[in-house]
Amino acid sequence: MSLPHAILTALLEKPSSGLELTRRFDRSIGYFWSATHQQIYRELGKLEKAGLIRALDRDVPTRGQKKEYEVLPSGREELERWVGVREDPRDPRDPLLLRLRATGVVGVGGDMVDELRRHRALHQERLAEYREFERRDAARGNGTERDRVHRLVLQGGIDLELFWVTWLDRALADLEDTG
Amino acid sequence: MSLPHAILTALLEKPSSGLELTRRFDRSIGYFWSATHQQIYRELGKLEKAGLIRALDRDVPTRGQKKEYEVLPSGREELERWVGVREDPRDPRDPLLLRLRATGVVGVGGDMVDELRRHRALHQERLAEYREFERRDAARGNGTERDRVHRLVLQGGIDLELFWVTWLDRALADLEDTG
DNA sequence: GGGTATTTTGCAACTTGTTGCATAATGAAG
DNA sequence: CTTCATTATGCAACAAGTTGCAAAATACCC
Repeated sequence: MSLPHAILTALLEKPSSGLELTRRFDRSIGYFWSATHQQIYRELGKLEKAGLIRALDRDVPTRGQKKEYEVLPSGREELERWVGVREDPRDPRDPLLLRLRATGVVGVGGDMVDELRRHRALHQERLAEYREFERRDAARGNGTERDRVHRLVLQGGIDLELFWVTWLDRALADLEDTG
Repeated sequence: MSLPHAILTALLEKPSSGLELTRRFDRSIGYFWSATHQQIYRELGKLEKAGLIRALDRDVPTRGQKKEYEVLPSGREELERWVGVREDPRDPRDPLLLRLRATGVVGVGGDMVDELRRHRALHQERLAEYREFERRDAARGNGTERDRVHRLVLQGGIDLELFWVTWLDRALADLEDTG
């Protein structure tokens, strides 16, 4: 039940159409919680029907027409309720760890070492990207609570990528040693 | 498409019934990829129909009767194929990061600080649990490739929990400072 | 102004994951 | 020998996420 709330957050930050939301997801919230445009349109429909958001420019019910949404008071209340909810952390659900574990029974091919190297490179790239965001954020203001929270979340992303790079280095050193 | 392969891995390590698998998931693979018993039974059915596993003790088609499964050669081949697949890392999909971000628009209540503290405690517990596994593994053998790979995966779990504890400390320090 | 590409919204079908409940065997208690 | 908890398997309905495609508006090109 996180996607609708991610959308409410994004719409509160700035009212948008479905496609705009999709694009914004691709370069911010989506780093932590990705969503396809179909998911987003479906959720927008549900949120509108539930009276949590509404379309500006009413009377544009047709396809192909841009439709901007804004959050209604009840939507904001729902978001406030949601941030107060207690929810335990979930499993990481990362297929790479599973695949590595599977090599315990079918053997570590050179393929897996290549794959770990490839992942290392991807995480390194993502890390560089985050650091670029960080650099830009530092230049801009940092007074508001919103800025501070964004910086914390970004820091989380950075630390997470650092975890991956470090662990993958360890794993590669181990596997290349005797594998 | 990871659950069936997680099941194949577990069954190769040791043939089991559905319920045994569920229990084994709860205390090993499930830390990284959890699954309910219903998911597992459904997948076992599919895997059997696809000819990748088979039930020992044939002729026990009734409910309430224990049914043990083992992996067939084609199942092993499928698992070998899968470990060789290239698959990019996915987003972390952690609701806590989203909820924290949402506080950027609806405000950080003391509730969120409590929630971060609670998560910190949970990750700390999980970390202690992993370290206990590590201690036990170190005592046992460590020669086989399987042991080494298991140790790497466990190390990943430990490092991941360390990331959380460290990041949560940072976030708490920041929020308690001025929040 | 007719064709072609782009933007924007959306449907339908499928897979994966969750929740609640039903059913059968088994063993222990009284 | 019946009742009750436990073990074990499973169905059904739903929610969330994915994939492929369709269709309406708009803009641009010749």
